[in-house]
Amino acid sequence: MWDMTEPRWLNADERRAWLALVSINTLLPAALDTKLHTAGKLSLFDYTVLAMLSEAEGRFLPMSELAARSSASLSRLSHVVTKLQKRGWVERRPHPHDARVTTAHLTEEGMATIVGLAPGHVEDVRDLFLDALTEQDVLDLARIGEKVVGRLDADHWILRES
Amino acid sequence: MWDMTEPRWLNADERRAWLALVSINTLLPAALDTKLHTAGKLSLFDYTVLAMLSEAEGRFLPMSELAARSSASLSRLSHVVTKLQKRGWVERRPHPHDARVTTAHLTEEGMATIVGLAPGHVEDVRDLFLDALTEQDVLDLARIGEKVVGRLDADHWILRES
DNA sequence: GCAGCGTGGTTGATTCTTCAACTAGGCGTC
DNA sequence: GACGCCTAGTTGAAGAATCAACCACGCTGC
Repeated sequence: MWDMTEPRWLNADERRAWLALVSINTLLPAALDTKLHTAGKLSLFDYTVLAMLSEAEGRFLPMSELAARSSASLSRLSHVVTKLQKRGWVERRPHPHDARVTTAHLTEEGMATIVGLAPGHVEDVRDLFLDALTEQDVLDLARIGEKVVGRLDADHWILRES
Repeated sequence: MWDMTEPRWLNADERRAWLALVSINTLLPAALDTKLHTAGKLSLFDYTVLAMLSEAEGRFLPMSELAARSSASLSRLSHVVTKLQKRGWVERRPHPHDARVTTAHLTEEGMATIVGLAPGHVEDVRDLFLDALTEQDVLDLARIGEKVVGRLDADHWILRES
């Protein structure tokens, strides 16, 4: 026997929050994607992958770790790394101590690409998103956002103790 | 001459808010997509389209209006409506007074589908998202979310006076 | 030392999305 | 009433995401 009671439909505020989130979800990446695509022929996800590598110690990461930091499946990442590799921005190398592991390394050109793109991208993020918010909003959003991420993935890397 | 000054990089809280939003953005739709796909072989976007039609007066909407309410391009919507049409959930009809307009109508089967899916979907939304939040969080998120949507698209339908 | 299981990663097919090009009808102006 | 422009929508091709199948390696227990 399953629960036959009437489902708890969303109340007005829950609906507002939900609809806003879904809308942001489609509008924001789309806007940043087109910005990045005109600036450098890459997607927001491509950019994120390069950014995560550029911030990593030694500018390389195992594929799994890179997947975690870009919230992507290993499969998706593997396809994208292949593409970035063809453009000369990333290299794959075998891990010295564990033959199962592949590490993705940011090349010099890859670094140059992201260094060139970063200022414009940060401006876009401010322009499309952060500039709409007060300091308190940013704080609230960080708090709420991390709660939601924690519910979706309790071990998510952004929640790791720093 | 363009602005040569150092870009304003994100501070710690801005970065937290931004990273959380990007993560939610990839994790939440993915989770709901797989839930909906196992429940009824449709994506979150398919569901949204059916839901918007089911809530519309007369259960039909012009393609452009439906596109606006699902935050999609007309092109994307057109492809999806073709797919939903093949499954018998939606019908296309010419608009009686403006021959340019096509209206998408929810069929009886389409209505039955969404009525069957809705309770589970609402449960999932609560489970994956709303249950992580307090009432105050929901209120804050609605406020902040609508600000962001307004910045991305000042005329967005969710901001229309009701 | 090898059988079995879990982990890390890749691949190819299918599905989805986007983009650019195009059809076609409405509206304004002269 | 015909020219140009705008709005509404469709289409096909190209690029991207997902899914399931798969390979290879490491670890554990025997």
